[in-house]
Amino acid sequence: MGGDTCKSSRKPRADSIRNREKLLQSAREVFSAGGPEASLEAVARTAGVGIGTLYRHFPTREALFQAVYSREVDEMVELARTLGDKPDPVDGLRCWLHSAVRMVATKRGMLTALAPAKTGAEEFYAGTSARLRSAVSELMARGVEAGRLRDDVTPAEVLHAFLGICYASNAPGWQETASRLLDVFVDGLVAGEAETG
Amino acid sequence: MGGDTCKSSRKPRADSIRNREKLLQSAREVFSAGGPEASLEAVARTAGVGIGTLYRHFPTREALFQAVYSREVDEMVELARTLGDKPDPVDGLRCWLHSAVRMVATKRGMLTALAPAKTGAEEFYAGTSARLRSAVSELMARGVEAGRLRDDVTPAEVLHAFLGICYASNAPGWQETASRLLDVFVDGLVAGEAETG
DNA sequence: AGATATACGGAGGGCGCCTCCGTTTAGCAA
DNA sequence: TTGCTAAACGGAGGCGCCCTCCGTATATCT
Repeated sequence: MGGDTCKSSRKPRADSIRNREKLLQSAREVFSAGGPEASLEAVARTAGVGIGTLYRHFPTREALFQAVYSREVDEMVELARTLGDKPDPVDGLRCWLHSAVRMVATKRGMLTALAPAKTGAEEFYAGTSARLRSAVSELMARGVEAGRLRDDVTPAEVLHAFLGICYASNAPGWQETASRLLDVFVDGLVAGEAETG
Repeated sequence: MGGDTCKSSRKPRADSIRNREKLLQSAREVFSAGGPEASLEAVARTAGVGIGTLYRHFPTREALFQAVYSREVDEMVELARTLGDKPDPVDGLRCWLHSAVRMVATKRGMLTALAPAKTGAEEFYAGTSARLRSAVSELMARGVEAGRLRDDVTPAEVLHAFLGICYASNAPGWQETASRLLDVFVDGLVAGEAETG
């Protein structure tokens, strides 16, 4: 995807790199504001480059999404690392989910488009999902080891529930609702262990 | 919405009714197949009417969605009624959610477009949400009365979680995952009562 | 500086959105 | 039945967006 096949006899051109960066930044803005349906020509316009340049760098709308999305995921992963220091593992998970809700809140429009993963993107999303999953995995592992969390629900599934609950609603106050529902969900993760253990 | 302001000096024209019906049916097909982005001109074409006719009956894409959606909701409500006969109330709720997952499965493309409710549609979705909510409400009420379910989570919130978990993924096998996660969620509803009660 | 690979920009063909209006037709009255 | 008229029909047309293609400009290397 990020094809840097080092057969380069030449250095990549400076303007190319610059434009790519400008496009990514504009895309982030435009998608956040206008939703995932926003005009790609608007993105190019905002970035101050021709539409052709946009398409050379990102041949499809998906490709552009992916590039932007990738950065967002990095932030979520970083967050998980930070929260790994919490003393109570269950609390750590709870906190991550709450913070993640807040993060999603600012990038709403984008995420809406991402979850119903489009054709061919599966691999990419598998990749980023893996990154997120391992982040959640760390958080959960401690809880499972401590016998505080049931062990028959995978991090992927937790992530699934998280995403779902997050973008199920646009109504004002959805964040609070989402947080509460995630708490209930985490309760389920704890209680299940108690029942089966 | 179904504006029958009976100021009719005349009977509504037969072809009008016929076309409206054809459009609804085609819309259901086309959206199911091609997703919610599908061309409205395709809908008109499929229905065998002019594009102008489509727009007269449904001035916006939203309006068309709503008309189709309304029928879907009716089916879900009906289902809740049927399941109200289950002996164990918690089981009833669980079953409804499972069945609802199956129902959603067949109309996937449509629902994807619906949850991020568009501008101005709030009232409509409030209306249909209310219908769904009262359906879930009935199912839950019995559980709460029997002391099997905690009472601090509203039917609306359960619905929220349901929708979210349902359309959080497109991957093959998502139905099974969704069902399991909903089970966990229901576990949380039960366990929470045990903990706080 | 000159050569050339590399990137740029935007014109252009196609398609879908939506409006507008001339044409057709169903319902009603004589 | 016949004629009238409101109501519905259909699609042309203007607009914006999608994406490709190719002539032009320029950064890098010799």
